[in-house]
Amino acid sequence: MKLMDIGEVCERTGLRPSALRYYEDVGLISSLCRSGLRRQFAPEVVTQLALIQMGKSAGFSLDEISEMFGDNGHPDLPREALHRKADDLQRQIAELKAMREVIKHVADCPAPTHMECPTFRRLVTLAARRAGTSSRRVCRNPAVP
Amino acid sequence: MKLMDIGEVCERTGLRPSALRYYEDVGLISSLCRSGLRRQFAPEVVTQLALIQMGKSAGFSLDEISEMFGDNGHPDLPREALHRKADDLQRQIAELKAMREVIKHVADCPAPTHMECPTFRRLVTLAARRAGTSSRRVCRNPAVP
DNA sequence: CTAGCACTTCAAGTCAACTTGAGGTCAAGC
DNA sequence: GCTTGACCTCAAGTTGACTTGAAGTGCTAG
Repeated sequence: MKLMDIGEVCERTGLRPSALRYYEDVGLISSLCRSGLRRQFAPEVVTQLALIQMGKSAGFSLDEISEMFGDNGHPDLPREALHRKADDLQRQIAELKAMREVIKHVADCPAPTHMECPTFRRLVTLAARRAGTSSRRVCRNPAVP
Repeated sequence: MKLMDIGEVCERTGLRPSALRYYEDVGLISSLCRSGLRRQFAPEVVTQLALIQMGKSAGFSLDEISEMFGDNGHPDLPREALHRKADDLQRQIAELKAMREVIKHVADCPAPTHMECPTFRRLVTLAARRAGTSSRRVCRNPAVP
């Protein structure tokens, strides 16, 4: 496999050209060279972008992602900090599981208002107790125009 | 327990007054009445806010949250849609687990650049395959000034 | 009576992560 | 030579979820 135009990278990753240019701007990825004006990307940029997309979906900012995986796969961060990130993720996984239970309950519980249902209140209060520690936010459902 | 000033709700939830006013503006919560100018909140608003914070940390937008839990704990959404949300969450949980594995690997793998490490590449490609079905996008972390 | 404090409104500002738009470049094909 | 299409740059706009700031209100305590 050889160098790729931006358009081909877009096809392989589902990202828009503007996003790739933006990522290059902020130093998350880089193009190897230009052919005329056109950026030429190495094939491994596709893997890097997969990683970036994973990181985003886990709620990391682009800054955090570049700290963790650098431009060439070197983390800027010491082991310890990375382990902390992994622990954060673990907590977040627990929160999401709790949220999933709440949603399932809401879907099936026949109580007139959930605030009156003791199961509901228990789920929420338990989860709230756990959630107090972490404040990560994950965004979902992109605006795909 | 009786009605609460906005300040007390803030203390109990860790949110700022401006956030609560904003939530009221967009219809996520409501105050029962005013005492003079001051909003008076019912105690159950604290539970509602816990739920909202969970929803946010799971990556739902305020709009989605109000669809799911309404202002009075009635979902606007049919059962089926709620189950779909729960399934989405399940997928997202899987992605977060994959991300956690990648981060742990990055923390411990001694390879000079991760792009050359086969374990790393396997983890990312596997995860990317799974993530292909759901398309998410970044949100920033909360503004905590 | 006045000071202080916790609240109020409303408009404008902020932030990350892009997107959009206007105007330009370049190689290929007719 | 001219058009087409894919790319380029750069500045400005968009979105969601708030925050900030200025100017005002209303109860309580001294």
